[in-house]
Amino acid sequence: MSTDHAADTDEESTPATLKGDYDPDEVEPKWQDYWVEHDTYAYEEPEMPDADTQYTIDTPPPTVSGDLHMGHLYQFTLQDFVARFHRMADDTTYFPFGYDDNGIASERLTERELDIRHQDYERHEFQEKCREVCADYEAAFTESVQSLAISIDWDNTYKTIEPRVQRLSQLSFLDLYEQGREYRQRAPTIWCPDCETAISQVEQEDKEKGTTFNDIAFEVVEFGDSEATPDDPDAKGPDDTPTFTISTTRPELLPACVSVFVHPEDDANQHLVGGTARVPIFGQEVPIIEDDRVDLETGSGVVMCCTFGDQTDIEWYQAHDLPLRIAIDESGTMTDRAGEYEGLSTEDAREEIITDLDSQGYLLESRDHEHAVQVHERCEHEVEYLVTEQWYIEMLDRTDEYLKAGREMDWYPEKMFSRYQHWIEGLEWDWCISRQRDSGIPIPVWYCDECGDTILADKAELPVDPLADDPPVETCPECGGSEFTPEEDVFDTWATSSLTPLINSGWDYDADAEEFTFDNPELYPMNLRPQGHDIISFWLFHTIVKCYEHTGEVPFESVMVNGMVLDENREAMSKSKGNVVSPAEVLDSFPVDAARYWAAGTSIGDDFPFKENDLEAGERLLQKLWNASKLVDQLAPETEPAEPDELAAIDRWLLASLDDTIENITEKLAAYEFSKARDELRTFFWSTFCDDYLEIAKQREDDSAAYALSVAHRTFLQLFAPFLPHVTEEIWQARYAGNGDSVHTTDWPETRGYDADIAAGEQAMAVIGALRRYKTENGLPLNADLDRVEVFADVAGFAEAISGAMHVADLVVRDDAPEIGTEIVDIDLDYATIGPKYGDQVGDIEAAIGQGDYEIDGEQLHAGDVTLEADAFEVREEHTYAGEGELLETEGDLAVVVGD
RNA sequence: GGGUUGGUAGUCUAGGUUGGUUAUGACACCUCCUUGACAUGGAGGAGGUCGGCGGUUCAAAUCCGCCCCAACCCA
Repeated sequence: MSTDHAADTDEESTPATLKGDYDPDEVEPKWQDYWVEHDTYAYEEPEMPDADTQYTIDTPPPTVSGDLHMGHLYQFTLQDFVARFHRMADDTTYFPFGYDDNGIASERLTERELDIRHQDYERHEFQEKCREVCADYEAAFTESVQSLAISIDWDNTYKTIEPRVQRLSQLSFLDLYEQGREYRQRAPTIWCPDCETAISQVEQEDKEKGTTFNDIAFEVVEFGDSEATPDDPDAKGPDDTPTFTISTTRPELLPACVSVFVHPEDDANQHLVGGTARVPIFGQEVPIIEDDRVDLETGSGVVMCCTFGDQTDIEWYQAHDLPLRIAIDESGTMTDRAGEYEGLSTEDAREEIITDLDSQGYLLESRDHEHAVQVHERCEHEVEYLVTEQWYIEMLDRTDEYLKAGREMDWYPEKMFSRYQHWIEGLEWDWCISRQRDSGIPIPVWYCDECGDTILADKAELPVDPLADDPPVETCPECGGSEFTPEEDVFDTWATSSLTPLINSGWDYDADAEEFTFDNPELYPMNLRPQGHDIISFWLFHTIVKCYEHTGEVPFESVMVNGMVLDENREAMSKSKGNVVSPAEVLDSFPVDAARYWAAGTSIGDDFPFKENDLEAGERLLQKLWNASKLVDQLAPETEPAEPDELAAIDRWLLASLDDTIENITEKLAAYEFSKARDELRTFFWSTFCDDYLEIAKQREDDSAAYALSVAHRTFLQLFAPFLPHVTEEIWQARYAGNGDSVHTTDWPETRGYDADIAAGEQAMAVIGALRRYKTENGLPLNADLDRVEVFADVAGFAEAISGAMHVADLVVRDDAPEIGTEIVDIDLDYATIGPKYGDQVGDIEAAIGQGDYEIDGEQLHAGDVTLEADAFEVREEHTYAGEGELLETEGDLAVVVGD
């Protein structure tokens, strides 16, 4: 996709001209290189920091896990519309870029790319390999992003694994710890046995999986109700004891079974409650307890609780103070709890246990079953719930504050706030931030071997690696012990990527002043956070939490939420469906500007289908813009003409309409309404400027027209610049930029305050429309000469415009009424007026008119029992013309007569 | 199961918060036209009653209720 243009210097590359056809293949790479080389997008650090004159964007750094996809192209392009618009409209724009390369995703990428396993390497060796693989991907990614003309300030980039960011992550940890917002706890955690690390709630996802549902007989040791007898005397175990049935998909958890639960409303099994049961094969005796969390819909209604099979097990374990029986270890292998099954994987153990249950008579039935299991989103392995020691950030106690913080931001679209709200309202766990991985940012603590006290790193020394560096103290401040154990765990990716507003604005700790500072305080809080709607719940949420806790401020003024890119049939793109479209393919056939035109067709927040139609429409717009520019250049070669003393009516009309357009486009871009801005601009340019105005202007040759043409054309290039950066730059450089200044650093157009007789202009356009229709209907070319046209309407100063554009030799504007006969064909009622006034009489009025049972008396209309005033109805008439020539009907009260 | 969003001509889409009667535009389709740049152009035309049912109202794509379908988020 991206080729090396470094060899092209300014001198060698083709200078911008307005000759021939527009060739995006040649033009686009030329300007991409130019912009990067000339630092066109550099943030101009102000001497007097002022948050009001700069626009700052906090770009979520993409995970380094592979190639650029359409989602990237789409998201980056939307961000770029905002960046380019504000770079022109405000003083300067801060548009940085980062790579998220410290997470499990990049480790997985490295393993895939090099075909290795992280377990086979020393931590530092593996980290090195990750850095190398990521560096290659990042270089390619940068080139791709530059080839999309994303106006990032390439002097302001970062990697989440770089020392500066490591320092910041560790500072963040220390700050929250000192604020009492963090704790370390041994508790059940969500665990990926494949990655061998704890993961957080948000990193797991549902996956439908085929499995078997096994009905297993549990022997009753003691009934809760001593009077009770088995309901089903045939339900007997191998030793002829009474039994009940447990249905489970995971018999390998039998050794971890600590109790059995019955629903309080489950009458059929009430006699069991309070008794005990024996777990088959493993033999442990477990209590039978009542709890309303039992799902009566599936299975037998009696469930076993194991430590731990799912989150309900954890809840029961905590609520009923149950013992802990660990049967599965950190790698997903059975422990000695599992007796003869020790050392088997959970899958193998499951198979063998089912076989043994069957041979011992405990397996009643085994049937195929589809159900949703929780898997780790990065590797798709089923998660386990293990009791491990982890670091947590406390969140549940402050959800109200975080909700309030979210409310302080402007959400585009507004409806996306509810996702944030619902996520917070449904929060059940504090945030587990420690991970047992090789390639992350180390948690900067040591533990005293003597008393277990936590020793924090010194803020001035950060970043530190406890495995390599010594703790900041010789002896433990608590107990005086001198032996320490380094923390081996690293941070969750999100613990770092939730700090991007702080990374971007240079947050740091000043050891001398003993306070946190910003290198660029004017950047924080940032103006905009662009964000996919799929990650509002974790990335955005975590960022708000972190930044809010560190600074007491909400990190963003606004959030712009984008949807997902779908295929042409509005289905999600996926490799398995084979419907993935890559940016490389698209840009092989279309200019980058055309792809940007497509992206601008989005309504922010909605999912967005790939549409080849829009790319083609975009390509045609580029050509149109180019061709119109050539014509303007012919008609108005002077690029900065002085404004004539008197502007022709038609020119004033164009510039007044342009004022309206500037105002509307500015409003819409400021509100992230890209699609509306794009379509209105395109329509005004194409229909009004090219089809109407240019056709008139090219029949004229005067200063007034030349002035209007030049001003309008210059304005169009600027208004189109955020959407179509290449073609506008090519034309701008060819025509307006004497000193090579980019169109992208010019000031956004402002309205010029032109007044025009809008009504007369519309009348004139209607006359032209009527004459075009006349020519079309009579098979005449549009430039066919007309001898004589009479216009019965007020077209003020537009007569010349009409006769010029329509090639009328003799145009007569008359203020008298034409010699016409009039016949009333219908009465149009103004319902907005008569509705509220006459209510259910409206039906009678309509009926009377329908039957012709009405009378027009001067200004009034009598229909049925009602008299309507002039403002309540309109008479539709048909005209017959008695004079010379042919009468053309047009809208309203205007008439045009074409002579022979 | 809960929540969110959407369902408008062949396809995509505007409008919907302020209910008012020829429902916007684009692509595709049909007819005609080489206009001082553009046939990747221009002029014109045909095509929908706004997911379904019911309600409120003189009047509903627009408000209310129920249902159906789809996507996403959370269980």
